[in-house]
Amino acid sequence: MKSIPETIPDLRTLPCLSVLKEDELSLIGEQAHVSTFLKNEILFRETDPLTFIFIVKTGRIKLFKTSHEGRELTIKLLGPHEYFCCAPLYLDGKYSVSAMAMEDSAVVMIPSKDFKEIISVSVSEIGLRVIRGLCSKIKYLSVLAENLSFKDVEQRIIFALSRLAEEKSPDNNIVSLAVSHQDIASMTGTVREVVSRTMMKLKKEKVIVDSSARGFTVDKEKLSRLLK
Amino acid sequence: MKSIPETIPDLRTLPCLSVLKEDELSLIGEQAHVSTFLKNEILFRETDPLTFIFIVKTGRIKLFKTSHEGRELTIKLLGPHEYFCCAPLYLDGKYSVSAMAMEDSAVVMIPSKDFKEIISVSVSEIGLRVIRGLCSKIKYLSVLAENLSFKDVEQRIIFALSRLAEEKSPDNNIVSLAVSHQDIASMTGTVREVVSRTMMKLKKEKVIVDSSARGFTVDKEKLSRLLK
DNA sequence: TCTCTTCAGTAACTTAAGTTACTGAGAAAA
DNA sequence: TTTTCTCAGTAACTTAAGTTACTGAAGAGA
Repeated sequence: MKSIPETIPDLRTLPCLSVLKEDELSLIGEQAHVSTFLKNEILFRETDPLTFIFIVKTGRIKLFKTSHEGRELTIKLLGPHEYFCCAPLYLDGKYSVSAMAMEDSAVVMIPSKDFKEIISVSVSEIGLRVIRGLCSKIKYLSVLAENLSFKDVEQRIIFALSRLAEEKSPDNNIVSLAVSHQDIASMTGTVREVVSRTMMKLKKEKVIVDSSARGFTVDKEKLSRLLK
Repeated sequence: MKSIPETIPDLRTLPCLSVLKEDELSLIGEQAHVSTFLKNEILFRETDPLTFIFIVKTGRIKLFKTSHEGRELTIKLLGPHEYFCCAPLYLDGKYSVSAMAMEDSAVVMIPSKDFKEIISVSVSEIGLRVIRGLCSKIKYLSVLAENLSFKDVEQRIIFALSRLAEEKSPDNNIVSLAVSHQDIASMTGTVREVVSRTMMKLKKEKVIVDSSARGFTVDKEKLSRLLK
């Protein structure tokens, strides 16, 4: 993992940076550096704090999530001139995916604060707000994909109920929801009958306190205890 | 479905529009109108051409995708002051999700070309490029989620192989890929053994022309014929 | 050349979850 | 009030796909 200077031509390959003027570009160029990673080397883990934006120069990088049981879901493969970690920049400051070199690769690394700085000064407030909105949508969708691939139906239902209850009433523990089994099935990617089966189980465990025709009542705390 | 004027206070509730000056805002305000939808009424279908950006005023709107077999995956529920269809604006011009009112709802509808116009003039070229990049990521992730929920492993593998082959070599029909079964498993959210099973089947059907230790060769055209 | 490691192939088995096919309850409509 | 919907509950069954547990082949490294 050695460093070389002269990163400006690589920065130019990014659509969003290509429109910068020469002097603006060299401002980030000075902070950026190229690192090389061997096949199977990890660039970062999903829980690491975000410190760099990456541009693939040569090679291929795999972005993936890891389940509790060690299973893996590849989110995207990146080839030359693709970049990543722009989205977490406007979220919680964690990478939120892991990255591994699929072959020996060279990568331009831009300190995330310099990248963010350039975006901040070049983009108006309204643009930044649109960007933030899109980033949280990206986060939302990658959690959805992760859940669909790693969790079983019961866990997905528990997750969906937790979120619904939290959205409806952040301050109360006992929350009534007016949602049909069919709706929950659609949110969790399953069918009505399986939801019915699972809800019965949760009712026996007193996680669902009460249920009638057009809704039911959950205990948020008990729900979150069941969340793996 | 009746119309009322005076939409400016509703537009203000959107973070990205709230920073606009009074006169800029009234420019879109004049074009926007409020429509009401009854419970279960469809606002639009995923294949419809994008014509409006929506802001929920009251009620709840469900965004969802529909599978070939008629199953449904809810992508997101939207409550008051949430908006949607910003992402397709910078993509293929289709809604890409369907929307249904979950209860009687009032919705502010902004003609998409007016919304896009405002964004275009208020956001610099660099901002727009970042936005376009994020939008295609959103598209990518929603296809991933859709595949995970609707398609069986065989279809997901066929899809992944098609995409890999297309990325590697858009112009040739017969393409060699240097990807392990484990990698494919990770891309499709399954395990190695199941990939092996499926690849054997595809080999018998002459869709996979050749395979050796570190890769295999696919027939793109035959692959896409199998894609449902 | 000879391990050692990694990846593919396969079979037998288990199980989660989808399917089919009902019944019944409660709300809304007539 | 009666009928008609819509939604929930349930049981029996089927099946796709995950698990376990091997064997063998091909490269990589010593």
